[in-house]
Amino acid sequence: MSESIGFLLNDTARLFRRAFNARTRDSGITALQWRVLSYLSRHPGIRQGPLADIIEVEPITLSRMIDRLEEAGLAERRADPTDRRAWLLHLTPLAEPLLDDLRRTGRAVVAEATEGLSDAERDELAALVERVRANLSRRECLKEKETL
Amino acid sequence: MSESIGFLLNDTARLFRRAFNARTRDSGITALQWRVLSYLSRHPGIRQGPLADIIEVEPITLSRMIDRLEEAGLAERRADPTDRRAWLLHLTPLAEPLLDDLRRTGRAVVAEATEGLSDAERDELAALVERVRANLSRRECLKEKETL
DNA sequence: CACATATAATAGCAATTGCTACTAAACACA
DNA sequence: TGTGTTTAGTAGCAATTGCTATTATATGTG
Repeated sequence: MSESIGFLLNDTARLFRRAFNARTRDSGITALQWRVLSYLSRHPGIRQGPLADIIEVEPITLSRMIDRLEEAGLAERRADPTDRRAWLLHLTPLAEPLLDDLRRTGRAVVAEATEGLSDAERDELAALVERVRANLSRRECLKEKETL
Repeated sequence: MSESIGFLLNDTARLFRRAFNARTRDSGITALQWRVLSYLSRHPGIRQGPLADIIEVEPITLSRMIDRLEEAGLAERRADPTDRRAWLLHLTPLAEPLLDDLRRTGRAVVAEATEGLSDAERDELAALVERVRANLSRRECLKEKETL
């Protein structure tokens, strides 16, 4: 009579976001915004569409997240010289010190969350969740093809 | 250079919700609403506050979810004879056939998500995520006490 | 009893998200 | 070149969420 793994994952993810947001309320950065900043710091110059795919939100949702990050002076859109419809996303220098803080916070939350798990168990957890994510991600793609 | 378990859990949970919502778009029931219905079917008569705690949302959020379920004729508030501030939550008979459908959908989504995992791996996954959830949940409680 | 404090639920507001429809630009191909 | 299709991104709208403040009721204490 245990709960479904779907409920369990959703609850846990919500608690993760809540723990993170509670620690970063001052900076006004949410868990999802941080995700974008973190990705951009490692892969500058990506377009909006592919980044929306990567973080698994709708393109319009990412578009408005970038609006807010631009307003906050943390990110910027640069024209793509090869395609006038597209924007290339970059961080501003202002984002770097903030990212350092956020990384520390992220590590702290993960440390809390995985307290009592051995290194092997953490690896096992990540591997299993990744397989579930891949299953659901693949399904999504198949569904899109079906509708063609 | 792997991604944090926090990001991974959030992505996977979002994909779960998306897969579920895509299959139930006709019925207009979301993954979180289903969660409420499912809990009420097994534990009728709970108050709003405790149920909000259980599904880990704010009380006001649950209150408005119940508003919608009442409008849809699926749930109802009954006065608590021992406390005139409180409501006791119940499902209506209308909810039962819907719940059967939703359970089938839920099982199908979980089957997709855990495709390729052995029974032992599914148990292991659930056990590990549950430990993470418990860590974060416990922390939440501690934090509330700190603020007193 | 009087009065302070705590609790259950809700209203107002602002922020975020996604669905749908749309614009502009690129591409395909006769 | 012309024309139809696809792609990148965005605006409008409705729905949902959480923070803060508020109402009504319950409980504790002198």
